[in-house]
Amino acid sequence: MDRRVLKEITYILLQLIPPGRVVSYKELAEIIGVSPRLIGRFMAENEKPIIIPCHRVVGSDGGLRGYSLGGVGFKKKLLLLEGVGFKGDKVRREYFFDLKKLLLDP
DNA sequence: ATTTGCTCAGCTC
DNA sequence: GAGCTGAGCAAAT
Repeated sequence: MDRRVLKEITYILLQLIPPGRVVSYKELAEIIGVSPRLIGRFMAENEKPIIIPCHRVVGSDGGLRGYSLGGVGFKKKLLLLEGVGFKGDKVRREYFFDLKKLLLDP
């Protein structure tokens, strides 16, 4: 599979995440069939920051891993603004969006 | 809650 | 081709 295509697919899947919800790098990785680290790459390389809701992707433990513009501080701000609930520096479990289930359920 | 070890694409030399 | 670096993860402590 072409790397550029995988990137496109990743960005399209991001559009499906509702505001106020988040997804883990791992889940995206499993859906697309790549390693979680590659998802991180795609986010870091994103061409249209903000337009692509890359701030809705967090670690599997709910911790923010990074953000190109303004670092995790700004990322957390954005998520709070969207209504995502935090427990310390981690996103609460109940705010995780089960993207895999959405794609498999009819 | 923290630390440790493993992994893997991408970049550098 | 070898070695280092991270927008990761999971297991052990």
